[in-house]
Amino acid sequence: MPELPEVEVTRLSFAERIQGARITFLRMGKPLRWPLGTQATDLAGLRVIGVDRRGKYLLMHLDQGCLLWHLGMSGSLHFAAHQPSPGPHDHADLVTDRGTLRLHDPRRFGALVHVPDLNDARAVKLLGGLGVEPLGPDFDPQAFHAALRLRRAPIKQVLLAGDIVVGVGNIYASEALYVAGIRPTTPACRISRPRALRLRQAIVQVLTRALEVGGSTLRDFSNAHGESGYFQLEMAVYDRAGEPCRRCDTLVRQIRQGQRSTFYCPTCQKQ
DNA sequence: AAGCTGTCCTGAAAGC
DNA sequence: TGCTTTCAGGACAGCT
Repeated sequence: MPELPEVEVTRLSFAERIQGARITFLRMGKPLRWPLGTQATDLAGLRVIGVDRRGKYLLMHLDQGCLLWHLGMSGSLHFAAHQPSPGPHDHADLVTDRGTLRLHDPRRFGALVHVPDLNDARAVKLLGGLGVEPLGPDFDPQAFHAALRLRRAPIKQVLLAGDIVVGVGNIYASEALYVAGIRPTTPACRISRPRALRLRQAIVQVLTRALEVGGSTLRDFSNAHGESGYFQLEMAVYDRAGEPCRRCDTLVRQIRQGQRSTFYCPTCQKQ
């Protein structure tokens, strides 16, 4: 499940190699979450300026417009000089003079969208409501606490919503709340300032660590070289229901919040 | 405005 | 053994 670390690991694994490449053509497979928004043939001849990331989106700047890549929950990108013929879940091949970037996405929650620029209505709809980058300079502790105070929903769901801080998905939300010692059901507005600061620090710590070890490979995530991540080996609570907490041996509990699984330690995490 | 729920998709695992 | 059901989740649309 690609969250911020997995998307960033993916970006780092091919961004430099594709920078400056000229697009030969784009082949699209089955429909993804949203239509491309442009004729695929219109991309031929364009040049890749660079690849940035915003939340869980990769922004591939071209000399005309921008390609937005999203990995959904089962997507991965692979970049190679030559790709084998596409399988049933290979839904996009961006063929360039430096190699082919392939989007593999069995569940097709992912997307590839071309916009003329980032002020385009479609780009604004996708990116405009995103919160701050947790690993950037704008993840301010006081502002984070102030934003949480306006929300009555459980903290776990507020983190997932992505409009305060981006990139924290289901795995890292549970993990960060564990590190911060906060119960996922706690209303965001009831988190004191010191605890909000601890949570901010926990989010940074967990995402940074996940990034260092190449992200989490739960089912089949891998970077553009095809390499797995290893954060799943360090997870404290996610997917560990019924197993002992690594700190206190209390059994990890699993609950449902907004049709999503949440994991926490009832002893280490206080309301 | 904030916060619910439904929806999309397919493979793996569980249930019968 | 083989079928059917359930579950996993990112993020939008549409509603209250």
